[in-house]
Amino acid sequence: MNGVLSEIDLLGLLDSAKMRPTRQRKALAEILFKAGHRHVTAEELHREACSGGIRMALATVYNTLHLFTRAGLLREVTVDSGQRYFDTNVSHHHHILNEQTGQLSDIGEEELLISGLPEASEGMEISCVDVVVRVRLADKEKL
Amino acid sequence: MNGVLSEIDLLGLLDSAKMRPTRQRKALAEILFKAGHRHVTAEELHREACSGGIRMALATVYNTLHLFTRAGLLREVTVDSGQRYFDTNVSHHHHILNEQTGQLSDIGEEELLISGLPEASEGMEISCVDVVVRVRLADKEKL
DNA sequence: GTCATTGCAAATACTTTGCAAATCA
DNA sequence: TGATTTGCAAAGTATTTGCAATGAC
Repeated sequence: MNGVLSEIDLLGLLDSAKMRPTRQRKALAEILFKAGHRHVTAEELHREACSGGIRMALATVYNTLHLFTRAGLLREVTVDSGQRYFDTNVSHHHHILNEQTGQLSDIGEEELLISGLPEASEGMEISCVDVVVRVRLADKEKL
Repeated sequence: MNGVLSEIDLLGLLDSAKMRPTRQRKALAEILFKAGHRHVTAEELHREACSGGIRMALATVYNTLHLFTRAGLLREVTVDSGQRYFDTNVSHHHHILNEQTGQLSDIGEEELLISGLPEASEGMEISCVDVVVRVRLADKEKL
């Protein structure tokens, strides 16, 4: 299930980002971009790589995530003051966060309409508008 | 400028939160609640306290911020994966973040209208919807 | 062979915990 | 005085940096 084509895709991806195709980068790119869109923390990604038998320092995962982000292959999502999340969906969109599990999912930008946004003040511009919908298990026992 | 009344206010505030009025707490409460609404990080608050001549460990600032938050006197705002911000405005509202300076300001909840929010999935409920408008200095040199 | 680039140990930044000391009834 | 609570040193997480080793050309 990872034939020649996928290998080429990954190489193309790294090449387009002007990054040398090291063993570690190929492994991380494969985990990140092989399936559909994903949201990961460095820790999760590192664990997955290790499970897959790829030995790598956690710092390398961080460095690679930042490089991918700078290259436009990932986008950082701010939903938690304790941990950085990276999203393989780099188009602008919003998020739903499960407060209990930390699980993130996407809301397409076009689904939400936000009106009443203030003008950016003199000399400033809006760089983006992020919406986070926090959800949790409903109180079962509501009388 | 900090007469008897303000002292009483602070004591009342701490008392209503069921917290003993220690020297450190009074000092922090004074910094936080004396003027209008504020957004602070633990680090900033600690620096201010020190400047004001109140010696205190940074950990005490964190503990106090959490106690105030649990008591409903503060609200935590998530806009940065690296640092926790606390807001003395505890009503529900949104934020503008200056990406360059880290400065936060408020947008009243009633100013924004958000339509198209998804239903919470089965058994889940929406706990809150947070909007962050990120702004930065406009590119001067746009041709 | 050269030299930009990588990968990771060590350092840093931020936050929380555990417990001795202080405080109140 | 004894139970409770406090304040902070030390520990714990999350992330970044600096540089020896590597690998592309």
